Formats: sequence, C-alpha cells, structure tokens
Amino acid sequence: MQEAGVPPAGLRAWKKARTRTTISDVATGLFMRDGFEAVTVAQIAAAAEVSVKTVFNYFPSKEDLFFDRVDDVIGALVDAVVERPVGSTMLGALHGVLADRIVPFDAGGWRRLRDAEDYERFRRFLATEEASPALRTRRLVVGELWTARLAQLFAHQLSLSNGDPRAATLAAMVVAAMALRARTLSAAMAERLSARTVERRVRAVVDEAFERLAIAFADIDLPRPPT
Amino acid sequence: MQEAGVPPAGLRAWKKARTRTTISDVATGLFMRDGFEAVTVAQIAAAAEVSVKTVFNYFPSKEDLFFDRVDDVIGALVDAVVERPVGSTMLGALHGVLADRIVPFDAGGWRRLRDAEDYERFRRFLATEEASPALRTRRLVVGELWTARLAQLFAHQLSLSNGDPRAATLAAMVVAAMALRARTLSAAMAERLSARTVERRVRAVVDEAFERLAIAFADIDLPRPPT
DNA sequence: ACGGAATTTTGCAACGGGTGTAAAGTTCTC
DNA sequence: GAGAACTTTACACCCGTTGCAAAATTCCGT
Repeated sequence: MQEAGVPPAGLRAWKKARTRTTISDVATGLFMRDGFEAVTVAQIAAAAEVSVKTVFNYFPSKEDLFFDRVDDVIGALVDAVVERPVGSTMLGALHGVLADRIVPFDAGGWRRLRDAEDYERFRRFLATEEASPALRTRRLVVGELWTARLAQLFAHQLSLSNGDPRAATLAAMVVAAMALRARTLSAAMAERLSARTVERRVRAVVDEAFERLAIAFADIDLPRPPT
Repeated sequence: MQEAGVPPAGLRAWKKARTRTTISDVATGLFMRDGFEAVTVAQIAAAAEVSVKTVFNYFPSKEDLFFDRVDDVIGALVDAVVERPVGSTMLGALHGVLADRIVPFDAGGWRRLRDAEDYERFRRFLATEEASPALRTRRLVVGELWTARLAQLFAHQLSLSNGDPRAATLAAMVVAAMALRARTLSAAMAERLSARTVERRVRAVVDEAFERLAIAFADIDLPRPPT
C-alpha cells in the first residue's frame, strides 16, 4: 500500500499512479487469498473498479501484477557490490547481504524477518508463488534478467570487456546460488519453521555456495584496494 | 523423423506412436518455417490431419511439440557421469562431453556438428527457439528439471543424503554453466560463424566454467578410485 | 473560463491456447 | 462376431490478450 497523497500539480499523473497501485494491491490481495490461477483478470478489474483493458494498459501480463514490486530488488545487491568497503570482495559483499537479510522488500532492498505477522505475510507470498506454475516460471525469467545485470556489473567492476566469459560465468553461478537460496527459503517457510531456523538454513546454503565461489574466483574477485 | 516400421503385434500402439511422431514432425517443420508464435495449433492439427483435441491428447502444451525430442538429452550426461572411467571426476566427465560434442540430438545424446546441412538445421532450430519468448522460457523450465535430476545424481554418486546442500549447489552451478554454454552456442551460430569457430567459443566458455567448478568442488568431487 | 489537443478509459469483438464432455469410431480380447 | 477398452472427434466453453474506435477526462494556451 502506497500512501495516497493529495492531488497536487499533475492530476493526471497522480491519478495514473493511484490507479496503478490500486490495481496492483487489489490483485496481490486476491492472489494471496485465492491463488494466482483461481483469480481472473476480470475479477481483478471489477474489484479495482476498472475495465479489463485498463489492467492491461498498466501491466503487460497477469504475472506482472504479482511480481510488480519484486523487480527492482536486485538494485540493493548491485549497491552492496558497488559500495563494498575497502578490503572486501564482490562475492563477500553479496554473501553478507544474502546471509543476513532474508527477505527482499517493496522499496527495493533486503531486510530480516521482523515479527510473526511479517513472517506470515511473506510465507503466504511464497506459498502463492510456489503453488502457481506460471509464477514459478516467471521467477526463472527474472533470474535471467538478473544474470545479465550482474554480468554487466561484474565486467565493469573487474574492468573486463562487456561479454567476458569470466564475468558471465560468475554472474551465472551467483544467480544459481540465489535461486538455490530461494528454493531453500521457500521450502523452510512452507514448513513453518521458526524464523531462527529459517535464517539458519538459508545461511547454511548461502555460506556453502559463496565460500565455494570465493575459492573458484579468488584470482579475479580481489579485495578492494585502499583508495 | 522416426522410421515408419510395419504394424506388427499391437496395431493400436503402433498407430499411437505413428500419430505422435507425425504430429511432432509436422509441428516442428511448421515452427522452423514460420516461427513458433506464427503457427497455431489448429494449423498443426490440420496439417497432421488430426483434430486439435488429439494434439493436446499427446502433448500437454504447444511448447512440448517443440521440445519433445530434447527432454531426455540429459540422460547422456547422466550416463557420462555414471560410466566415467577410473581416475576421473564427475565434473571432468561432464566437462568432456560438453566441450567436445556440441549438439544434443534426437536419440538422446551429444554429437559434433557434422556438415553444412547439419549446421544449418541446428542453426534454424536455435533461431526458432531464440525468436520465441515462450520457447526461451520453456528452456528455463527444462533447466530446472535438469537441476533436480543432477542434484539427485550427485547426491547418489557422492553418497550424500538426498537434499544435501553440497550436491544441490553443485547441480545448480553445473546447470548454470550449461545455460551459459547454450547462450554462447546460440549466439555464435546466429552469427553464422564457422563450425570450428563455434566449437572453439563453446569450448572456451565450458573450460572456463568447469575448471572453476573443479577447483571449488575439489574436496568432494574426487577422482573415481580403482575398483 | 473556454475550447481544442492530448491522453486515458472503456466496450466490443476477436484470436489463440487449453479443457471437459459425451458421442462415434477403432482396436483388442475372447 | 460380440462386447470391452481405448482413441478420436465435434462442440461448447473459459481465460489471457490484443486491436479498434468511441467516450470520458485532463491539460494547456488564450
């Protein structure tokens, strides 16, 4: 839910933004309650008091209604790499974020599980995703985008040419680790394990993957030198 | 194309098999000629002289018509691991297959590019795939299945429990390497580079990825001991 | 405040993938 | 040859998605 805010200067722009978030919120609510496939776009449109066509004006596909907020989450990872302190590696920076902070959140970023309500909300989100083939597939596509983004980032940070196989390989394997992490997290929360246990399991798999990556890429992912 | 064969004992079974391959062949032909999205299932059914419902009786989705033959290709990789000679590692066995043999083929297995015609046929296949979002997405799903299969294989070969994070991590990263390899291959053939150049580029990226994996997993992927 | 330009929303019709059902046709088994 | 078992088919329908053109709304210059 975004705050409403008053309609200042641009009424048009303000209405557009409001319509967009309304549709997204309504859709997410219905998805979490009834499941992704069980909700039709027509229902969403009706609940948002809007025509079906308008829904598709804002969101290219039904899946985008679900993943709307999750898309730019990679930004926090990129930031962690770019702003890593002197003496730490890129993989170390990623390792830190993914081991500590469990859940990506709306504003783009990662945080820990807060309380029981937070836990439950996120669990339902993951359960909805897991229950839907279409959404699981969509997550894979997002992974592809992230791979490309990270490959570019790594190439730049390592002063390599843009399609360098080393940067591409590193990116592919980091995303593979993240996907594995996501599966582990989803499975652990589906079992309703305690937040501490969930965090422990996620940390275990993240540690496993990133320690191996650190070894494999020790020759190119050097600690950031002092400025 | 499968050989026709005479209708021996089971007429029913024989007809089923023939209908299936007919539909698949007709569909693949149309896809390669006009593109995946441009062909409707109704057209395929008409061309195969069959009802639309029958197409869906044999193939759960339109995408399956394209990837029908590619599904069991992982079998050859599994075999390479299982039958690796004494003294070689699992990663070494996979490395060998993926670096030498370029293209997976119908019977399940991998081979080198043969001649110009072979090249062209495979290039068109990849181009068709690359041109279709639905098919690219489907390839990701296939990757997921392969990841699960390899994780199980690795766990078994290493005498680890079935969900061991090490086996899962290794599988995820091997599949990531294969996906990267596939992208490289597809790009190289789209440029119509010579077969030798294509092979060289594929080999370069495979070498890069598998050498790093060998380092990262040296502690668990030990050379097979003499019997 | 007014009128036209730009933009957004909408209804409508249509297409294509996919499914359920029940009838009709084919093959198998005895 | 008869009846069981299985396949194919036509038909009707649902849903996501798109194109089109009209209607509603906001913007902007005067």
